[in-house]
Amino acid sequence: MPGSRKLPTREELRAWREFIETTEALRARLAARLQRDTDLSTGDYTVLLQLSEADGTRLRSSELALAVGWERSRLSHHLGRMERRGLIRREECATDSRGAEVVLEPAGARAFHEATYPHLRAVREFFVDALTPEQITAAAGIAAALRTHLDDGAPAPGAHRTTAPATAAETASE
Amino acid sequence: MPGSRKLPTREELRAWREFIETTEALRARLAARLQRDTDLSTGDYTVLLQLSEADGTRLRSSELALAVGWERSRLSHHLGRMERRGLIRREECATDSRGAEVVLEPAGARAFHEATYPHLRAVREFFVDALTPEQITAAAGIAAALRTHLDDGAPAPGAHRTTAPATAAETASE
DNA sequence: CTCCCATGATTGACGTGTCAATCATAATGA
DNA sequence: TCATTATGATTGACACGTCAATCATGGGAG
Repeated sequence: MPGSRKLPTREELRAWREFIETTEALRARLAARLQRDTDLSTGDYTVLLQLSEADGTRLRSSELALAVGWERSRLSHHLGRMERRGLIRREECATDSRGAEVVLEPAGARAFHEATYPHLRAVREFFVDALTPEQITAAAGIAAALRTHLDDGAPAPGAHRTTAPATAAETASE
Repeated sequence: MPGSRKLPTREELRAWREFIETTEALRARLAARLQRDTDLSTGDYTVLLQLSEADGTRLRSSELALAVGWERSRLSHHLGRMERRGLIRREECATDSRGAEVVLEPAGARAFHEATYPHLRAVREFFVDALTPEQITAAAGIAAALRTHLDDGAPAPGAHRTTAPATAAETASE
């Protein structure tokens, strides 16, 4: 027999390329839109969202890392940039001297609130409006399947809260 | 009536988050795997794939940009890094003094051939094996729908060759 | 022929991500 | 108690991406 069948077929590969390239483009497009409308990056938005919903609009750095699913060093770098811009502030943690608490600054809260609506509109425009309801359901299923597969046998860098609720702020419900 | 219905519903938003975060994780995971196995980045791989299949294993810079769907400045930066590592070489173009031709170097060809099998195995492992055949088809359909939606009303940065054939090198056919 | 602008490509600045190393404090155990 | 290890977090180096600016050449319009 010719080469062992551990490689994708032509069709599978075509699907793969279309999928990965398109999701990449989607990500880039949404980031550009957010940048254009709000001077926040998608990373900023993610962080601010979590902080907005946290008790006292503050979180331990490690909890924040878990919530957004980032490596700690990535979060550190990002918080450094956000702190320089006055969006957040870092404080020492009372209960653990090693730890840090990330606190939402007024400027950060303001920027987040101004960004929410344009961002969600963009999500609707680029994702929701592009797909049929069935495709949206299928997309969620595909994502879940991929995630599961990634998670077992994974170095589990972000772990990630799989059961994230769609919160008030996320839906910008009136 | 309460706020105009231009925003995603809770469910749509949940699907969105799961989708975008998972595809991000998938991308990162595959990049890490390629890096681990081959000392090529996914960007390197993409460029080398196009060059490998080009006539004379060389391409005009602009054609390469079109083929991979990147902005020119991105390609310039990337080629600079690849050139430093001896994977490719840049030559002046005979027919247009402004233009540049990108030429595959032996080291680049070698690196690409060594990377092909591990990379495709990883695609199979992280994408193909994670999904049912129906899901793979659905994924392709979703990607196509998203791409179409992105393309109209787009600043069309990469344009992108939508009808890309799955070539011999891509499938690593024996 | 000469200006003007379009095109092909590069550059610099800066934000973003990853990896490995580091550092301080906490927790553990002999 | 004190050495050891684990944990929370930051840092530095470097690859990657985007944007705006730049630069040289090509190709008309007059």
